[in-house]
Amino acid sequence: MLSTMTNATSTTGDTAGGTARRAPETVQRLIDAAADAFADRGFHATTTRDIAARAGLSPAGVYVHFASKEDLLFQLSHLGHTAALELVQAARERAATPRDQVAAIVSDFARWHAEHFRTARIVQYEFPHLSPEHRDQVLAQRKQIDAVVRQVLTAGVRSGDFEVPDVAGTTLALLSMCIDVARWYEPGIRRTPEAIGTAYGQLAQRLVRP
Amino acid sequence: MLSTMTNATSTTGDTAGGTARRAPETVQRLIDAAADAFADRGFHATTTRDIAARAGLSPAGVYVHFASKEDLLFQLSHLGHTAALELVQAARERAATPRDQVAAIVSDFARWHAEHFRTARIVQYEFPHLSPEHRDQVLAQRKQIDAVVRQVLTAGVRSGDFEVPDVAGTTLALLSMCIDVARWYEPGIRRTPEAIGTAYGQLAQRLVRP
DNA sequence: GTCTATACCTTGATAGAC
DNA sequence: GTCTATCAAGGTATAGAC
Repeated sequence: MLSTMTNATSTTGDTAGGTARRAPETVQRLIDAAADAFADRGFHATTTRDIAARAGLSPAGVYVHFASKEDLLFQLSHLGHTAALELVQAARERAATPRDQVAAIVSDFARWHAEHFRTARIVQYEFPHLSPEHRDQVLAQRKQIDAVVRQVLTAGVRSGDFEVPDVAGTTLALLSMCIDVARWYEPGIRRTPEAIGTAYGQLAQRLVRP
Repeated sequence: MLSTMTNATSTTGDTAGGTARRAPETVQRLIDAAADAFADRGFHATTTRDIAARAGLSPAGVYVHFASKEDLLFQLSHLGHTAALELVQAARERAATPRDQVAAIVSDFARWHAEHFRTARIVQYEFPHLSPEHRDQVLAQRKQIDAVVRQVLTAGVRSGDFEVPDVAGTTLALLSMCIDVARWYEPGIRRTPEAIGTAYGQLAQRLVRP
């Protein structure tokens, strides 16, 4: 099992200009290899030799496609954050009421952290190892995710559907619950990603009900 | 600011045998230095040279007191897990009813993850980098922490104080909320550790109420 | 675009003087 | 118990042939 990217195929297909482009297979193999390695052992414990070997390349092969090990981490982190952000936005749009929106967002977000726990670990835990410039770029995406949840809670409080003493704090707590799933989840445990999502969505509703 | 160990002084003073022993100052400096470094940059990104320098020693000085870098991590991890376990046990004993116990445990546990966020980061996130033997040893402590929360939830459900659809899952979610504090907390943010504890204790009560 | 070979550096850990 | 000096291994990244 290699790919953990929800939107890994988004770079495949026609661009706006009409030029047919696709992510070369080797690049995809490197991305998958790095995702596995970083998620397994962490950024600093992973060697470029290890990544190259997992991708079936020589140690030098990495640098044809990526400028550095950190560049590889950034691409991974950026793709992962994009997937996570699109996920919560889609969940919000799928539901009509704040009550359903909170359940949908938390459910999908928690499920994603289990289903794509490799990408999620990189997104949540390797983030500090990015270069300052790359970290800033990704931080903007993180703030957008936070904003989606906060807006839904605020809307629910306004409409009277929710009773939330501290919107910012509760936003943080809800995200924390989901994020931490990436830490403890591993394939083969009793709970399926779907069951985790359902359970966490219900917990979220219990947390905000008046 | 160096020490992040709640029970850092527990090795100071008389042992059961009556022999007066104290942790040598140099050992304490090394422990503090390693705690800072590991929490800041992670186990693998930290060099033994860095630890030695922070403790005011030469690179070789570390190995007089610790067998290896991993040994240092283990001592830190073990001390931290002991502190965390004692904390939740004390919180449970301090309160009388399941309702108060849940609030006390979650409040203290969350607060600890903020106040001692360096130790907490090592406890929660560097844990996978221990050797298999050391990991097993610490895993036993982790299970005890989980058991305390689970027992309180079970008691509350029995007594009718709580309504919890899934005790194991809710235990996990409550711990997750607290653990994740160590990831995002940093000194100087608006929320104080105490305020975080209070808020999380209330969230926990909201989560389990019928 | 991939390889082999390698430069150059840092790492964890040890030897042995003091 | 601390130091200086050093080792062997392994790290990221590059050069240049194919």
